[in-house]
Amino acid sequence: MGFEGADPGTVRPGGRTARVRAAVLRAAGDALAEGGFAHLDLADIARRAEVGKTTVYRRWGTVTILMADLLMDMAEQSLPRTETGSLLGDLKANARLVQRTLADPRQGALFKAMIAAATCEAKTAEALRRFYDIRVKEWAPCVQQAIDRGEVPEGTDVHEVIRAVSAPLYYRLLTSGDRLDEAAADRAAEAAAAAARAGAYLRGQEGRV
Amino acid sequence: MGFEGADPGTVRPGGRTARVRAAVLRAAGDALAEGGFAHLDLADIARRAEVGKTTVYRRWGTVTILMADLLMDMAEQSLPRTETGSLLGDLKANARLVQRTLADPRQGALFKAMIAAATCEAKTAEALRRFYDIRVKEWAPCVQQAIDRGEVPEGTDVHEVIRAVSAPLYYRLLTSGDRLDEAAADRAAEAAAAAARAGAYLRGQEGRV
DNA sequence: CGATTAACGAAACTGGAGTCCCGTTATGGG
DNA sequence: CCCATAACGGGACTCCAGTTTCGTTAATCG
Repeated sequence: MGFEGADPGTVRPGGRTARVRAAVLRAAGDALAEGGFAHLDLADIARRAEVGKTTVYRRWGTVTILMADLLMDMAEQSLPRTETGSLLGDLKANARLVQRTLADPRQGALFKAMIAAATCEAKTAEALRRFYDIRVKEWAPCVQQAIDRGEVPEGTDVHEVIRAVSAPLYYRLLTSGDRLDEAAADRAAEAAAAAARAGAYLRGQEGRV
Repeated sequence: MGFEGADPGTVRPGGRTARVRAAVLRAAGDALAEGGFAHLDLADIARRAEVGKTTVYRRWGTVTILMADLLMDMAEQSLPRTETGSLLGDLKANARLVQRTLADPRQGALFKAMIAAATCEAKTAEALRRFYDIRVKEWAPCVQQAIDRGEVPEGTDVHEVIRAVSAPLYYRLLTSGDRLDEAAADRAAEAAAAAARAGAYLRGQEGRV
């Protein structure tokens, strides 16, 4: 008697199963970028992926679970980080990378949809959190280097500085219709650098008023 | 022969029509706060509002249009702005207000849902944009006063400073599961103030690298 | 206060998203 | 290479969100 609790796709993950997963994730990305997260249904994704809709329902079940899987997949493809030797230079490189990603029609729509989906389902929210944790950890060392150089005060929360670069770009993407241009990216980097130098991201200041 | 193009609710807006609108918007807010924007259907809202579902479908038609209406309604209820005499004090007051709103279970869920809905429908996105434009314009004068006092350089984009206060709070709300506490609010205000003083929000610097 | 008709609401209807059944394909172990 | 069975896929089925129909209630105007 076999172990019936095993999820489909876990016992024979090679060959066809892997091809189906790749095709479905690809199709899901296309559909999300086009129609947004609301008018998304698994039957349509199955059609695009040229896969039986039964398969999609069996392996993923709901739109939000599929999106969590897609997010995991995206998290694995990490982009190389450049080093410029100054905090402002590094933060600008990061800001430009985020800005280019969000300004790209397909990617931008994809990220918007992901954030929307995360507001609806805990599973997806958790996947999104992990995705950004990975990205933030990748870039945090450049702030540590700035601390070592004496550019930024000791005790600065390095992760918070990286998040501060992305925050205004995402805020603009989500709450205004304005285009995300390079000026916005540079401004985000400059603001984060200036605030970090001024000691705005010091840890353990919670009690202070 | 009457004008057939008039939308329902526009010719006789008083009495029952107004009561129905209030009840439906109220119910929509409750439903959003509980279930999030994905598992939302108009039939359920009609039930909560003790109103015929036909009415809801006729007057709003889709979830996103209803949410746009709810957003308009929320935009009208504006909170009074306090003045403390210093840029940091004013920005902290603003940050605390935003933080309290987003940390509140009902309101926080509501805002998340609104942002999610705006990613799916242009109409809702436009309503959301207007909502934040109003809020930002309300608070911008405190930055202008800081410019007049010489705290912040001439030529600073006052709206951008206000947005910079909210951005990290919204970013945290949407991309991490962490609680929004007062420390986060204060840090957002301090960072925005420091960056503004350093001239990070000067207008017309687009060409600069 | 009475007539007009805007707006509401109950009930029947419809289409398609999501489920179930069962036959087919091809993976991975022996 | 072959077998057991994991995983896929077509097609029938179900169920409910959203629509249509038509009768009822009440807002506005004189």
